[in-house]
Amino acid sequence: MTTKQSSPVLNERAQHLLRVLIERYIRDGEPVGSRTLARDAVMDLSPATIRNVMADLEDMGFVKSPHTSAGRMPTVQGYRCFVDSLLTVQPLDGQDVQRLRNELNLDLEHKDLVERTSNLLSGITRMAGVVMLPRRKQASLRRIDFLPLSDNRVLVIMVINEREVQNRIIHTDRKYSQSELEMAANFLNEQFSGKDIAAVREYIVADLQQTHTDMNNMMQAAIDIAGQAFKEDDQQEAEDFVVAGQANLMGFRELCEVDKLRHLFDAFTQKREILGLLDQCVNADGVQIFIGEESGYNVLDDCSVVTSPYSVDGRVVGVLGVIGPTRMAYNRVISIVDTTARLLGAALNPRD
Amino acid sequence: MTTKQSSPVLNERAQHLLRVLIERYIRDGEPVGSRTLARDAVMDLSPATIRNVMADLEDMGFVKSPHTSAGRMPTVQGYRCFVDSLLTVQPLDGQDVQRLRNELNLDLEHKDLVERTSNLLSGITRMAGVVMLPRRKQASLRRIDFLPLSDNRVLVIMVINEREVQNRIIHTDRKYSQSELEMAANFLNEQFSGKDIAAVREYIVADLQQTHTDMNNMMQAAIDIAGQAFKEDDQQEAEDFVVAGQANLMGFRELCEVDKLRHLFDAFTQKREILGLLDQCVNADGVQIFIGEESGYNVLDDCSVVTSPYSVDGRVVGVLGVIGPTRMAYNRVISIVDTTARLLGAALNPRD
DNA sequence: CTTAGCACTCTTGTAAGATGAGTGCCAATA
DNA sequence: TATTGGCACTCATCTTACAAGAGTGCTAAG
Repeated sequence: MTTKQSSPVLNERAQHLLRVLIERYIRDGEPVGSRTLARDAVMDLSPATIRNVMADLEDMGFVKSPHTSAGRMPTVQGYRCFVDSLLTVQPLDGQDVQRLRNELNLDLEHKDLVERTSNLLSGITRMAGVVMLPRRKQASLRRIDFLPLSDNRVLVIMVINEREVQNRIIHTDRKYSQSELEMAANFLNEQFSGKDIAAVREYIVADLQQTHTDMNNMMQAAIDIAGQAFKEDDQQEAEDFVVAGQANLMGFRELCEVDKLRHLFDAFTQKREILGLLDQCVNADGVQIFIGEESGYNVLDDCSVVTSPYSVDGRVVGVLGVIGPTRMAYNRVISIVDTTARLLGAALNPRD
Repeated sequence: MTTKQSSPVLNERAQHLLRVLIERYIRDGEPVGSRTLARDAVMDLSPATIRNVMADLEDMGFVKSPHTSAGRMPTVQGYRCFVDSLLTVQPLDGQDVQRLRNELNLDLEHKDLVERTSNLLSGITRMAGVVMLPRRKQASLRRIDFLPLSDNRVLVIMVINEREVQNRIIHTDRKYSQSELEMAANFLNEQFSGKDIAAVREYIVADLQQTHTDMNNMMQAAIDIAGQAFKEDDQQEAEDFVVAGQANLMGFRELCEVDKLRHLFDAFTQKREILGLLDQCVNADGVQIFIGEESGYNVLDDCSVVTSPYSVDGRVVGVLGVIGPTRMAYNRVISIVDTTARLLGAALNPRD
């Protein structure tokens, strides 16, 4: 028995070799053999020596071969080590930063901004981009308006938190005239403008339950309608997140089996699993990386996911990220995700 | 030489065989041989006879074999003939109709309705659904509102044609107060409510160009802001159409080559070609079918597209359809597309 | 006009070698 | 003791060969 420690501690040389191996594997996606590695790592070692090191790395679980006489490729643990300590994050290409800046600096509604961000992520990385819709924990009512339609229906328009407009059609139990609705809106605006939506809803629900004898007709009408308008406001929360560039994933050898792809794409449409993963990242500090099975979702077994929360006013409101093959250029992707998260946060900032 | 006519006129028997062949091919997607066909067509003919007929059909271009000793499969021309004259359209399954009715009968904004329709199409057919956004040729302004934001920015909310809400942020050259904006909105609403948007825009542009000395301040402000608000209103037209269920296409053997799929998916994201095709269908009378290369777009070479325009108030406002492999169950799909088009039209109807 | 029969073609599947890349291990070396 | 060259071995991949099966085309007979 040698003095080699059984705990996976790598000496300098092994680390360097692991790093070169992974970089090479990321580049061309084929198991790399000892001869190639000897050439790539400029350490002036013979293939045989490399082979010895590789045997050790394999023992420790950092690399594996698909079969006895192929080169080595990184395991999940190998990638993990690489990402955690071997990686030198590449600063973002100036051109890309510019592009991000430009495209995220437009005045757009949240939904549009999110869509654009997702597109940018996928465009720059050539993989799939995902962006959670910003959840607005603190949503203050800026203004509410009513418009009568036919058949006792009313169009409700609510402006929330500046810039975010939400509208829905509600059914009322009787017909309201234009002026009646206007007065109701005025009342609500005076009463609740600037207030938190949750608080408003609470107040209204409470009011609906008591017999409000102490109100005049107008106020009563306003509350009645508002009761409808604020009911299960979380409908839109179902929209959850936006994917872009899924098709890019078809370009990768390792994901090419139609069956895998199909499952992956199904996951994108069903959204449940992806959303679960994103939710986990809300509380992370910065960029977070899930490699292969680490995500815990089978569909993503051959994928890695790089995410980052983004925040408005120092408060995390969502998560964005990139999904691609395990063999992705982490050094680039990390900074792309990071920067994008910052810029999206800034773009969402109310500014007033 | 026989008396066989050279123009592709099929006798009853040939027609029947072609039909059975295609139905069979649609069912299991494999070239069908003479033996199978003899069994399937209940005409009590020997395989040898069938072979003779097949030879004729092949001469006339209705069927082909992938190689000498495989069965026959339909050509584009074969499908065309099938669709045009051999097909018995299957009335829509009652359950499906119910589902369509239910899901399209909700009060939703146009965009949401279109998305839902696309999902329904893909869900019921298990192929890809596409729905063009309804173009509102005749769009009358129902109401306009302004909300001040910071930095000389103003949130504009326009309600168009009942139920359709559009909002955007504009930059103004000076700061407007809340009350100023309210007055401007009032003015515009009084002046233009119910008018056609194109007309409104025209009026405003004309007004902006003359020095409007004859206006008071308030009216002038209103026109200035409105000039911004109505500028290039067609921005949203870029949204063009909504696809759903693309992933379904991966399930079909004939589209399984990753390369084909990739191109197809790219077409869905770039949208240009698909949109071109849909545009062609706007003027069609009812359901229209493009088989394989007939569409004229290479990406769709192995696909068929079944479309139908949908209309509101007897006026065509958009097109919807289904994209799937050439080998699709036309008899089902046709009625699905047809019914969906009608129901979507009805759902979009303003009703007031 | 229809049919049976037969030769022919072409795909699919399997097995057997040949090739080449790469490893593991051992003995020699610095 | 760490490194290296050498050699046998393994395994995937490619090619070739062969057999089986499905289906056709053609011809001659009913």
